[in-house]
Amino acid sequence: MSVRVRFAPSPTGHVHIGNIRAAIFNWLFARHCGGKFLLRIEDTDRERSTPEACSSLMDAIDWLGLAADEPPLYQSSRRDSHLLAAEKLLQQGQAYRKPEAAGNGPGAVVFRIPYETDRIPFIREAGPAELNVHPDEPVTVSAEGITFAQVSRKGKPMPAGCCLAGAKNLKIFAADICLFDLAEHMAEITQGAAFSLEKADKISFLRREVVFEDTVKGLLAKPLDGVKDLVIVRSDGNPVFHLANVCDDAFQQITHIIRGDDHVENTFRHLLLFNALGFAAPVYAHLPMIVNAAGKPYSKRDGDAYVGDFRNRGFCADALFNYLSLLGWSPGDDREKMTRAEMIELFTQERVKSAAAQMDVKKLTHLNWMYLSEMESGEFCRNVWQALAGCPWRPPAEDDDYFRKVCGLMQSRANVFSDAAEWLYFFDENAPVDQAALDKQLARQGVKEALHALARLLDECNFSEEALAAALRAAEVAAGLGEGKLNQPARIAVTGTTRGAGIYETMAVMGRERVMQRLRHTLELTQ
RNA sequence: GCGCCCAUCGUCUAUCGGAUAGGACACAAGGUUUUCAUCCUUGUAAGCGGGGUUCGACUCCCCGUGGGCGCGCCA
Repeated sequence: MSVRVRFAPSPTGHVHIGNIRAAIFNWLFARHCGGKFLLRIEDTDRERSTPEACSSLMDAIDWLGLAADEPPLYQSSRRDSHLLAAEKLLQQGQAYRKPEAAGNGPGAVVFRIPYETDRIPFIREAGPAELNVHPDEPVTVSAEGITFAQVSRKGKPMPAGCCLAGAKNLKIFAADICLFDLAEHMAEITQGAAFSLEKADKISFLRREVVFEDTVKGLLAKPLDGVKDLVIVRSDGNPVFHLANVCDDAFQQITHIIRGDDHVENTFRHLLLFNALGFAAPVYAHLPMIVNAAGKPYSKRDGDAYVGDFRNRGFCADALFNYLSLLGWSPGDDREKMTRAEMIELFTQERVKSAAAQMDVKKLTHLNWMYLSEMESGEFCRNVWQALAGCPWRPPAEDDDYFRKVCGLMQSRANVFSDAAEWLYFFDENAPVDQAALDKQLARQGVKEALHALARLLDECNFSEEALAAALRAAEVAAGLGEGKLNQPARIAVTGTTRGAGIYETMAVMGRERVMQRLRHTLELTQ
């Protein structure tokens, strides 16, 4: 069977890097196996799902090049099918209706964790179990499960309970006298009878557990006495996530579910749902979380954890993709910067780690710098132009020859596209000046004279790099300065900053008019 | 409270019982350079603690500790 995986976000708010990393891993796995990568929009939460969130989600997916192999499936369009599945479970006795508290209207539909598990291969017996219960609270037993109170460390009753299946062969004791034996009352309970036992102090049962092999976390087990029956259709008639999720994974014929490990606990119940619905269960792989610089999980409140933010901050999609792929995964050798083809070839779920990874923006920035410096110059220009959209100033035009030259000169120095905001001096004669640095340079013996001499020499200069260098040398000689001593003063006088590309190249790119204007302006102000 | 999961330099990671625990980012020092960036050298820096198993443990097991997740008619 060919591999089919999916990314199934819910369109509430912006897409989080943790989510998109899950998408990346799914995508890589699908490509690695020659399988299909699908997209499913889980928009069943009508109150929180918005069209804006949907389009921002699509933007992020497009931007990162995570194209799906089939049209996206909107979960809300499958509502009837979900309800049909619930109806089927109801008819088969694998689900029941919870009575509505107010007594009006049909109650929520609840999936019953199956009591008979002989035919369910992923459930195994884990041996007999005993639990002390608090005698002040009754132990109740019905087809909907059992409830009781555990004894806290301080001797207080703590409410607890589980599905009926969690307590196979349940016996309830008071002072070692058996008050109730589930085996004797099974028929009545199936008919709807409920029991309440007072003053019990101990229960015993056969513990069973759900077991599955997670591709990244290994063998995972969960005792059924830690599981409750789960609502699959709300009393308002809407299907719940668990039902919709399982139905749609079956509908889309998903073979592998790769998702965040916050879903591990759901998996035990989803496995049961797949089984009850008659579907083969997919293979599961749970990805470790990505945490923020404080080592805490990213919450919706972390303003810098959205995919769009990284784009706005000037990161390129390939660099972010590459960086995110390295969070919780590595190819096994020392490779870090990889092409997509390499990542696809090397990606296996077995190499995914199971410990949480912390996001390091500095390392991302470094990777981004590498991507930017290797980028085709036209593409670099286009991106810089876009990054400048939010800037108060803009170069004349994206395809402007001068703008392209500036980009070419500065490309290797850019960490992120938005670093271009500091290139203002190329475009605006009134760009800000680092006054302290300027004063410091001009205070040096002979510098002012040299700059005046330079201004005169530049009148005769053809503005090639060689000629500019020669002019600077000549001005130094005329003012009695050592070789190279005029470079920094000239840079500040012309660009207003102490840093940038080589000053000869910079002046050559800027050209006579801009350089002379800026230089004369500086000299006038410092008479 | 109960259940499940996780644990190597500050950070991301390599190591699938066997040599001085390797790489990258960051940081520090030095060199190159026309400032900055680059580039080159070098350096600081790690197996959470305690028990086992073993000739040998970062690696396997147990107990602690710390962290995360889950325990909804949210997804």
